[in-house]
Amino acid sequence: MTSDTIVGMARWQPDARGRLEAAALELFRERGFEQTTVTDIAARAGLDKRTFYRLFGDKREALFSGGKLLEEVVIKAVAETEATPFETVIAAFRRVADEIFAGRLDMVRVRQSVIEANPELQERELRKMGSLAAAVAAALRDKGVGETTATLATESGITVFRVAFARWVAAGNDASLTDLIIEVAAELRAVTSAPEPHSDLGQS
Amino acid sequence: MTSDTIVGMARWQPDARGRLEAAALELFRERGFEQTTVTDIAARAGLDKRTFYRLFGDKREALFSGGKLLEEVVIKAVAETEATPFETVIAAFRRVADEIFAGRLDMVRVRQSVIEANPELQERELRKMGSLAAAVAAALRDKGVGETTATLATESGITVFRVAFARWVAAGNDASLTDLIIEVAAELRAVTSAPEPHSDLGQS
DNA sequence: ACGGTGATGTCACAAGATGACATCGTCCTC
DNA sequence: GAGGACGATGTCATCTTGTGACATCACCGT
Repeated sequence: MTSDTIVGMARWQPDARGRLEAAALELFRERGFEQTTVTDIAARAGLDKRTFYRLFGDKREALFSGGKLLEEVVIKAVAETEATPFETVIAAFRRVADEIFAGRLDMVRVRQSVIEANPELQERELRKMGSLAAAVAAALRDKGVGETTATLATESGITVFRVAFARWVAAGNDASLTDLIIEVAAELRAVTSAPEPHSDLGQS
Repeated sequence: MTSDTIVGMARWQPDARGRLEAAALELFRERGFEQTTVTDIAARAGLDKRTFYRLFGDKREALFSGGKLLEEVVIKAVAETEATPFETVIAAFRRVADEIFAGRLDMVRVRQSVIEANPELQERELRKMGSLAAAVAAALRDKGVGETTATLATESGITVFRVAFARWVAAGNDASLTDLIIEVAAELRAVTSAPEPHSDLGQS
């Protein structure tokens, strides 16, 4: 411990990773994803193209670094919660809402607008969701939940989260993400409940 | 209409598109997706790389051309079915099962094994599912179903289809896809039904 | 100082993807 | 049935993505 910095991290440029992420987000917003070259991103961050590829798998990945943390939080929450499989997943996502997204609406909106403008980025987002789903389902199985039930509870829970998230991000909304998740979960239960003759309970 | 052929299609080589798809599937199976170059595919089909790109958006797309037909069938089925939103979606996918997938288990298995071996292809599959979901939800809204309900019914329906499909493709299974969809739908209802006995709904 | 270590820069290159332009069958018209 | 329009295809050039190989350079402990 000679004195100052924690070894093993940034050396020349402080927080190369963070700078690249910031540069990427900026450029994607300014010119769009396709019009931004990896070399551009690296240049704005004062680094080389090659360094970018050492830190990120590909160009899109610069926007999806938070996914790892999110997955960790969800998995932990699933492991610690005692309830119905579906309820467990919902509870886990509520924890994510509180611990990760609370108070970051503005940042989330910017990110989301960039993603929505590019099919390639949407594709990557879907993939992240997919791997998240796999991880959650695995966590449920570790608790003794059956294969199919684990998958169905997970997918349903993610659907709820997705819809609640979209509603949260939408303009003119002051409800918290946590509360929205509860609301949407209730709606999902209504939608999938018993076949019903044909009463057509007018949704709108 | 001078006489024989339907104009506007293949000229030099008959059914260039189909030949490229076949060549792509073959090569992906033989050497894998990454190890196959677009030039290889075109060569095996007796065409040029540039022609491939005129017919398909990118390399992956050669495997996902059936998606369009599938979407059409689902949309039509949704429009023609009278039932609960969720039931409607389930019915629509059952029709897809009968009209498109019935009797093609072997082909589906080959395709699926190729996709499962490659993250990039999985990504594309997810995207196809996403656009399918959007189309189904839109079809539901056209029938007067509310925004949220439409989305939840659609996503739930797709989840059911996905699980049933996976079960169908899995080895050692002789049940029809249609029947599997019904089974899984029932399981989903069970999983998402009421919060259960000992009230632990205190999370807020 | 000195060498080791790890992060970064430089160079080279295969493959993906696309625009511009040349070709060449096929069909239409006279 | 010759000639031109048209559309599908081939050719060429170019940019970008992504990666391997190797040189550098700062920082570390000794």
